Amino acid sequence: MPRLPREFYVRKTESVARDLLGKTLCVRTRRGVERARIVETEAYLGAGDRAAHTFGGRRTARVEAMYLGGGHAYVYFIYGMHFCINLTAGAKDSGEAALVRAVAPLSDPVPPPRAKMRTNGPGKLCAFYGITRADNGLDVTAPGSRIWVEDGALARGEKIHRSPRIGIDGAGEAREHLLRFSIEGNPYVSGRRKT
DNA sequence: AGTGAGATGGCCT
DNA sequence: GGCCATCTCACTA
Repeated sequence: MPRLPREFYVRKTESVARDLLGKTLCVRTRRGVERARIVETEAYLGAGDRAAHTFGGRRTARVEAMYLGGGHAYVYFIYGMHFCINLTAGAKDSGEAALVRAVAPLSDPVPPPRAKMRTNGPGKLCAFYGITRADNGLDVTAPGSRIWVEDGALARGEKIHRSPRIGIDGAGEAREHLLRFSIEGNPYVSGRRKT
């Protein structure tokens, strides 16, 4: 399965975040290529979005990868111990990206009842796949890159759920925007409530 | 089921 | 110095 091309990412960021649901996140690790189905994302819309790291056009070394244009990894370090991965979207210099919040490992599509979830949150999935700041700025459409996305679709009956983004209480009115996308009822969606 | 706090470090003012 | 696009565990009830 070929990696998704640049054109997939150079579109309206809201659409990219939504369309990433059901696609396959691929990471090359020591053990080989690990694949997982994306089940939850959030869109961050650049200079006009109070919740975005690029709000107001802020352009610092940390955030620079968000301006690379669609199809790059933006990995940031948060709370002193977690990494989170975004896939940039839209045009170069737009400062927009889709945060990958949760994935379902394809080797283990249905979680055993007692299995501990390791990929149902942005910090957790990065730890599980060994994604760190070393991956920041990576072109995920480039042949041979360590991280990429392959095509995939929603299954029959699966629906997309829209809700407010998580963990952005300081973002004023942007807090209410429905920019979080998840596959309704999927057990790997982050948080305690799956419905 | 819901709430609260601690861990822990880089970034920005 | 204060703030974080988080996670886990302890505590209430």
